[in-house]
Amino acid sequence: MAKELKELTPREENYSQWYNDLVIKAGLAESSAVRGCMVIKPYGYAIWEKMQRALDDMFKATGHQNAYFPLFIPKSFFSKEAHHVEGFAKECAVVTHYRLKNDPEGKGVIVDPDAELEEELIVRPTSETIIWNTYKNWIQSYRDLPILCNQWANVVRWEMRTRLFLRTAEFLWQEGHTAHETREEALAEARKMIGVYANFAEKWMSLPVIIGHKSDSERFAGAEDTLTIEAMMQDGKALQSGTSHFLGQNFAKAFDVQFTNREGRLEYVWATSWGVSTRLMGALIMAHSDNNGLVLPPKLAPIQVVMIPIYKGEEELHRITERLDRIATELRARGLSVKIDDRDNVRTGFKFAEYELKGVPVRLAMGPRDVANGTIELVRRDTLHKEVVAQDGLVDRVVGLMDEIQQNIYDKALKFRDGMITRVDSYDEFKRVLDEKGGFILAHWDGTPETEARIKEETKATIRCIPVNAPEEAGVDMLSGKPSSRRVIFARAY
RNA sequence: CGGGGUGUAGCGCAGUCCGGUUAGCGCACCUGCUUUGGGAGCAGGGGGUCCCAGGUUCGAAUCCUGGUACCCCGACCA
Repeated sequence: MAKELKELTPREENYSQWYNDLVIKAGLAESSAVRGCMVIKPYGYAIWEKMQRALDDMFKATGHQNAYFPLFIPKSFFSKEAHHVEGFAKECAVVTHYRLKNDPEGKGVIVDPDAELEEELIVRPTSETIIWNTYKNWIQSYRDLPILCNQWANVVRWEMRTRLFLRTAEFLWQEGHTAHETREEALAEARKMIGVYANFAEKWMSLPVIIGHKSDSERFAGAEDTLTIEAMMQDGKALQSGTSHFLGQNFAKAFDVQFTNREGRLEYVWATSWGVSTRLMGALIMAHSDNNGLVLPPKLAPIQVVMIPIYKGEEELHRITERLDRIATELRARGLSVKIDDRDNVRTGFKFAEYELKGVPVRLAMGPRDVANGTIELVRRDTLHKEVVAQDGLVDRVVGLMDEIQQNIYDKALKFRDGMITRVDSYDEFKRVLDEKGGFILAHWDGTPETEARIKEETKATIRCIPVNAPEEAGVDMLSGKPSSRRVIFARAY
């Protein structure tokens, strides 16, 4: 039966398998011939494009411009910032040759040993180095600042183990790289952009996030401060969904980027970088989906309304699609993307299940009964609530539903997330909550990397962030007993 | 790189222990008829270097040797 193919692995039994199944069966992505790499299929890419467009508009609205920098980075650039190279060295793809030739022994092609590059090229795992090498030439004076660039690109990090969207060897992202006159301005930029991400997550993805600082050990390699948005998945694990880094003068010093300031003195430039990736797709899937498949927030759904005619014979199909076309035209005029699915090689029930799997927010079905009664069947994906409504006033109703569903998905995710936040005061309780419930755990931490490492070692939980809005609260570290002034968020994470 | 596992049709698998007809099943695909308001039914059909190389044998998907690819669990990580 077709049913067995589409049926998902039960979410409760094996969340990872369910996730993987869902990504593939909903037609979002699949693994490729290249180990650790992913093919993003048209439906998945359509969602990513919507994300891109929304983010791009936000970047433009905050004064940023798009640019593009090379995929290849000379190896020497990498060694200029000590922490940076240390952070990325273990996962870089390296280009050593520039030519192939026919195998003299006749076994296909081989790398031409005479075509070895004098200096190896690194396939970018992130672009700070190549960009700062470029910015050096752009910046002479404070009048050249700020530089506010973003690039949409692919990057490669040669990870040992990969998972569709969440961690792939190659992934798509945007990376913003800004250069500023003052420390304060750069800090403000880093804060502004994490705010943009949080706003995008909440308003577009219906995904509540916690904004906070990374601990020293989790900070981006080469940054002075890393701001993060942390989201909660339905299996109780956290997902880092975006980061914004205050880079201080580290890269300016590494690439010798100085400018003449307003006082006429030479000074190193202050920097930020920030990025979100196709990992957001994973967040979207794991935050909202249910046992029937994806649940897409209307703002990111490639198809917002699907219409399904239920008919016998050509003549009836014509009568029904004529009405559906009229409604579709009106909906499109109100800015919605509408698909009429009149395929006759699959049955109605199959279509219902398929669009649920794909997460289409609203489904409208019209059959002969509806034609006779002037009604239509309306089903919303988030609640699966089904009702037969009058065709009059339908368009307003559906348009209104878009906002309603967007909000409802957010409310549901927020309620779940808040229910997954637990305050604990002892290490035993910490371990118990971690094993039995998961989620975010608010606990006191003495601020030392030693305690953090020990907790990670013993429980696999890491400090997701020190929330920016964490209230001052006197307490003691649950492990060391040393004093702490605020709670931080621990979780097991993807 | 350590520890497990698997390579048989597009996908998912059985057959391998104990060698023996023309290698089988489900889904998908093609044709026809009947169906069509929640994942259609029946009938017929097409599709295979059984991961690769060598060996043992009258005979190998099955046994032996070597290789290789992928998956899962760890270490690493957005």
